[in-house]
Amino acid sequence: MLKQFSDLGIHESFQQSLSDLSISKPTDVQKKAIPVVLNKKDDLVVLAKTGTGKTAAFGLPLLQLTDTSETRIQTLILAPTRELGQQIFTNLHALAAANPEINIGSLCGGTPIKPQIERLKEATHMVVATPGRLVDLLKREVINLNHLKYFVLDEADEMITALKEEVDHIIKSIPKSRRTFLFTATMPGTIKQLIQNYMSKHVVQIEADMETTGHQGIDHQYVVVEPIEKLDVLLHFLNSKVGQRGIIFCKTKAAVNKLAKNLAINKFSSGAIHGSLSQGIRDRIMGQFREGHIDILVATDLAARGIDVKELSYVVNYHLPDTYEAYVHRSGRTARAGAKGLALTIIQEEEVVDIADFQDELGIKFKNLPKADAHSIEENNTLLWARKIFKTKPNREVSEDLKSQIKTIFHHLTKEELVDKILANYLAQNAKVLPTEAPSKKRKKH
DNA sequence: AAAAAAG
Repeated sequence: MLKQFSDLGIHESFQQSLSDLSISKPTDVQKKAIPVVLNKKDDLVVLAKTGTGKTAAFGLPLLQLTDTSETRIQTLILAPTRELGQQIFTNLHALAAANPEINIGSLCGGTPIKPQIERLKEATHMVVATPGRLVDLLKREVINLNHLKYFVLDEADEMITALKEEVDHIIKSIPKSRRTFLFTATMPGTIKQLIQNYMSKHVVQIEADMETTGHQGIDHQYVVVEPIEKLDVLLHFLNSKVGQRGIIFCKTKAAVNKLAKNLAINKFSSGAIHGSLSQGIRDRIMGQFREGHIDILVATDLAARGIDVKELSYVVNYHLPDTYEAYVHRSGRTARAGAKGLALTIIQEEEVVDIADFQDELGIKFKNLPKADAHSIEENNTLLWARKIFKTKPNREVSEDLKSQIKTIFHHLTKEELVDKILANYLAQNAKVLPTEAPSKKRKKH
């Protein structure tokens, strides 16, 4: 007999929200974590793969445990990025739809702090926050966490390393008697020892869906290119994926800007997101991506963790991730909730050893995707050029007189003849200059 | 070295 949410102790009142969100059966992590959260005593460390429903695994039981007669904050959820914080807030809101008396607050940065301060004067049961903004609110003494009962660290490994200072500050402001729940998809060995410092009660450890090595739904591939071909190979790949959606990860903000500009020039349906953009722009781009108005998101590791966007069929690492964990999180943006997805990493020859490391360390098998041949790349570039023409808006500066002269020149041509001529023109302009001597040796040896 | 998180 398959377990239902009701078998885990979740009240019938959540049924409507769950079916509205098309959640029917509990996932492995939900089956294991929900009863522990509901047991009212233990702390919890949960290790579960990307895209397996961690938010609902703590969200549902914590919503159910909420005491609406208590007006002070009882639950705090911390996330490493504003986008993830907002996503968790939105999901909790949807899960709580049938219990409108539960008041949930969002305390993420990048948005005016005054309204948040005003809002905190009302009864609030649960808050989702990013660390920087919460520390700011604590220093201003406008938030009271003295009655906190439940403390969730999502992306716990990242929170207690990269954001350690803020998290430690926050922990000093919440009661020792609270229960602590850590959720993560990655647990580097170095983090394991740190965890004890954050717990205050008996700790239940849960590993969900971890019996198989590697994320089942992801097809891991890599392609080896010369640095100069990188963009062409990416454009070739993207042209084979038109109509599908995905994320392209770059190492730096500057690289994101540059690549996004290039995709825009080539008329791909794309947008960029990184930490130096205003929150307004970040929100707009994420919104457009979530709603399917944009097919391709170019991003830094800002978007690597937790972000859940429907129907992403691929992830591209335009630059290698820095850590094994970053690879897991980036590739985990695809193949969510049981779906399939492709994770393509574009590298140069020297980085093949890094792929071998990823294979060994993560226990996943990469396929070596043969690089598109020069002819096919050239054809692709021609297609991009045609699409660029097709999507170009008419230039209003051109005078009617000039336009009519040009029309006269082309007057007798059929559409097919016109296409032949502009294509021949393009090809002539882009004809390769043949090398006059053999290419020089790749690299000098010292 | 870079990314995130405060403004």
